[in-house]
Amino acid sequence: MSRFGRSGQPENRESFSLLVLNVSFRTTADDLFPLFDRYGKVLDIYIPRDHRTGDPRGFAFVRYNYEDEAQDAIDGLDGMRFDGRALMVQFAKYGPNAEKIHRGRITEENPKPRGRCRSRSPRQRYREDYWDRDYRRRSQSRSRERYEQAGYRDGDHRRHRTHSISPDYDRKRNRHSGSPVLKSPSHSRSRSPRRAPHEGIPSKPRDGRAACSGSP
DNA sequence: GTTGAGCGTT
Repeated sequence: MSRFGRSGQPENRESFSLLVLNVSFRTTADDLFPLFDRYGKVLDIYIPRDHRTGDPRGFAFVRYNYEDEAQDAIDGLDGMRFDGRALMVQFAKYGPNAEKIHRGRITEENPKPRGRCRSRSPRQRYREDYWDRDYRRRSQSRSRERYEQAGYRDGDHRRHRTHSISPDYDRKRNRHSGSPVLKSPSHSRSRSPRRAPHEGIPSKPRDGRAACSGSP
């Protein structure tokens, strides 16, 4: 119990790390410092970032010198709204399970995944939405007719659209027709009204989610 | 442009 919340180097340092979740993506360590510094002396604040994009992952680590300060910070900052989001402050843990920390060493008895998907890419939902809308749209052959009427023909339709058709055009159509206008999604819609169940359309997000679970 | 369960580096 006493070891709970210990830092990664309990033998050398008796510092306590706090894990701050629900941190805004724009929040930086400098912004969190004054908040946590009020409850105690903050040794250091670290915010993991993505190695690829460099964007913050949405959580931060705050190190205190004493557990009392850390606990106080949790009691005071946990649930507090910061940048429009409620901060979740709790003791940080090293490795898959801090409880398995043995004399500063982490013993892994359960190498199996945590059952969570490490990829924080809800952006796929956008694509999913696109698919959904596109799929439904393609179900209706009317869309194809509109393409021909608008002058969509060969693969040049994109260039054509960029030069000839202006957003105002779509807007007008949208307002007139009342149906959502066809913007320009990443995947160029083929002239074939039928969807191609092969390449071009990856498996449904369902599979992706199942893969995330790892265990059926 | 966006996103949101979670656990980390110099």
